Amino acid sequence: MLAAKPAMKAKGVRLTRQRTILLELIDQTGEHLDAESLYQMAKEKDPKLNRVTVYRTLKLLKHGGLVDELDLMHYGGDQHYYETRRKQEHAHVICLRCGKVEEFFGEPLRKLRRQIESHFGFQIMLARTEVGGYCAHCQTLRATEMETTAALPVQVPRSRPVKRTA
Amino acid sequence: MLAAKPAMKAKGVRLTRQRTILLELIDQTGEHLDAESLYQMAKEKDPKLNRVTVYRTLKLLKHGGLVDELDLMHYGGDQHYYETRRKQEHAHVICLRCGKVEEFFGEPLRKLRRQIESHFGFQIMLARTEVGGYCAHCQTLRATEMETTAALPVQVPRSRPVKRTA
DNA sequence: GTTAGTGCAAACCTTTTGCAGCTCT
DNA sequence: AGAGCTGCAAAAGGTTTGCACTAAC
Repeated sequence: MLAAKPAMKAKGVRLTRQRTILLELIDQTGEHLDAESLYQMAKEKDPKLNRVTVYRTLKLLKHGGLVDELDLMHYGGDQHYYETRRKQEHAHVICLRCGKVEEFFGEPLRKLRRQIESHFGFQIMLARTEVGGYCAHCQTLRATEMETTAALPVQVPRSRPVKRTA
Repeated sequence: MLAAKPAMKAKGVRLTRQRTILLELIDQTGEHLDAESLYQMAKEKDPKLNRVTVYRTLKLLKHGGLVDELDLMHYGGDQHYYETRRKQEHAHVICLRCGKVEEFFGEPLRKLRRQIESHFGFQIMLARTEVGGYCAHCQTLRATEMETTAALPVQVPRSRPVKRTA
């Protein structure tokens, strides 16, 4: 991802102190960062760095095709997640019970892309496949939970996690 | 989608006047409705019907697996879109220039699903593939536009469409 | 008669904007 | 020097919540 530096310079984008910090964090941390986490991490390196700068930088990187935006099926809420764009396209597989995210690479994704391009004469710039369900581990746990709650009325889970006081 | 009525009853969900209106609208209108549009349409049938009820109903349908939630690559903003869940999984292909949405059905999607299930022992509940890029028509238009703007500095497009006065 | 669902107002979270001042190049 | 970037404060957009009242079963 530090490849982002030359990429940005080439576009006439200034490499500021703040952007350097953010770029390095994204590079090191890797997967599935949301703006707020990135902001918290960046603040430790530069307490003055503003949340707004994080959003602006992410937008810049997104439009420059250097990071991809995900939402992981809104498992954690309505925020977006970001990851360095890699050569290999992959799907995100997220467990709706434990939140674990797996990545899936494979031929079907490439084939899908090719078919869409030729079928519509479409020029693909970004693509994402997100899959939600239950991982092997949570499937068994859920079976147990179901017994307990089977008789209860429909439950629509709370949207945001209950706010915790410290 | 009117199949939703029995489906909901079976779960002990009450079929209220408001829900009937919303269900029928979703059924008739079909694809890619967002909450606000649905609300506007519903208000015409019942001016008292509240926006909140729309959100609550959509959430219910989503969790009941009767509608799927999309975001169409955030082309139109940060809202979500909804469509009746169909037997055939499909990908959404959206043009980032004109906003046109195409649907793609095909073997690679089914294969992808099967492979993910067997590879991780995962139980898939929902899946979505969204693809952004340029449709055949817009590709040519863009070529022209590019010439004009080639020399200009990097442009990050505005997030929300400029608010139009009437 | 219960219990779930509705409307209303207010809150909430995430993200964006306007603007004045700062800083890369 | 000067365009671009940042921080700050404020707003916006979309969505959710608490609560008292209403309506479906």
